[in-house]
Amino acid sequence: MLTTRPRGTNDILPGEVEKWRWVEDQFRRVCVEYCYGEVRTPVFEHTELFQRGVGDTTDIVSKEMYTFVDRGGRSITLRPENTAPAVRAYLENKLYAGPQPVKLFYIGPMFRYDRPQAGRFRQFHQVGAEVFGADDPYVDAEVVAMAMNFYKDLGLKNLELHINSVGCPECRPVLRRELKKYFQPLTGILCRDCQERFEKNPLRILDCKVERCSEAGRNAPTTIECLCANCSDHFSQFKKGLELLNLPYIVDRRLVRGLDYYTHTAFEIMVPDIGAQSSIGGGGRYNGLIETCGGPPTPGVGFALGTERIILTMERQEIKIPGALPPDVFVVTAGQGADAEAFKLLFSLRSSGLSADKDYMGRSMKAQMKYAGKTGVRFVVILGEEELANGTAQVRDMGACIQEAIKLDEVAQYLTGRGKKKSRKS
RNA sequence: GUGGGUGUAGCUCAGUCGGCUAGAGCACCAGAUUGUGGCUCUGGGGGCCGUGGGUUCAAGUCCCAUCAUCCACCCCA
Repeated sequence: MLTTRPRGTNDILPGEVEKWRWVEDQFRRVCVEYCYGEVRTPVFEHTELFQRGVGDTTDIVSKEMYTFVDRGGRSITLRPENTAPAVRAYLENKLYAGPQPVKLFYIGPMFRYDRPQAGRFRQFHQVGAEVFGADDPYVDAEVVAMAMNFYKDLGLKNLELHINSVGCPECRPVLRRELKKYFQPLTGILCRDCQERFEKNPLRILDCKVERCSEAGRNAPTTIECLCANCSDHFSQFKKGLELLNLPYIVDRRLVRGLDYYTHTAFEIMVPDIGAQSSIGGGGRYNGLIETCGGPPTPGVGFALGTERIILTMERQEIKIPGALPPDVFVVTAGQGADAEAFKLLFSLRSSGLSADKDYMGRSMKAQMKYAGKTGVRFVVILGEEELANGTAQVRDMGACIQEAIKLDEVAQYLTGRGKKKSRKS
């Protein structure tokens, strides 16, 4: 073999791809139900969009981006997420001039240069949604509800909805000050990463999984305690929205999302069945992002869900996904003389809307039958010299093991009539 | 970026203390009195034993490196 697929990428083959289509179709259906419009942005963007939008200090930008210089000398980056591109598209196409809010959804591949692991890839896929222009906490609740209903429609179980509020530019400095005050005497205990976090972003210490750090942070001031009146109000309205929709949630003060642009609401959906990468979706509010990207001050909320992790969860939870349909007809020839007629018949069956195939390997009739059996095809049409002579074909029902002679020019009609009770196999 | 596990046929794996032409099951292809699938039987194709070095009379087996892959840290979906 010349080469293999690049590390952390996957081929999605027939048999597997049906699951993907199923999941994505379900997502589209839910989005349409919620009146979101699909947007398709380029898979690559100018690097500065992510540097400024997502934030220079984040892990994604500082060490996980696929960045290259194109032939025109521009710095290009394969998108590591789709929120910043959606914002760019909103501004570039002046969607702010139309009716507000603007509700968008997207489906597609993302790229991050990470070390692959269970549920983590370098090219991975997300479905996501964004709302631009509305600050109403009920929109935060709507967005969460949309994700949760999508999961529910797929049949996922054991989901935990974690929520938090990370504050706004007004109250974040207060929290920062409080956290520094709290952790100051404890810096000796903290892990090396957290020593650094203490200086740069003490909020992230709460997120650390090293035991002595989480131990040290046990009585730390929470984001929620330091919220300004406005943020605090927004958060309780958000929770009320979830309660109105009967969505159970866990307030998780340790939930601090890694991207710089979040304000107010942050949420994450966890599932225990898929290994260490247990988050199958997350999102939040980003009221500063659109302005950062050069637009008018505009609030925004959204989420992204990982398609691979959703499918992995469905497999672990043994949720059945409709598979591919077996073909309707296979044309079998008996003897060399019938091949030309079989070829013509095949195409007339196809133009009648039947999924049909024939042998192209020059195989014996027995081998053709064997092959047809393996494909799970419902009907076999047999064409031999004898049939050619009297203008008929043998039509065999593979499930019932019965066959009868049908006039050659009536085969398509006969089969389309019988094909109606076709059912999906799962 | 860091740590650990694993690389033998298309797939799942055996292969002893280093010792003959490297095996099984499944899959694939072909046959079983010449026009009919599933079951059964018979046969066949297919292996640079991940790659490169080293030790040895001799390496799939031991050592080193490298690559890939899996899992975890980190981070996130």
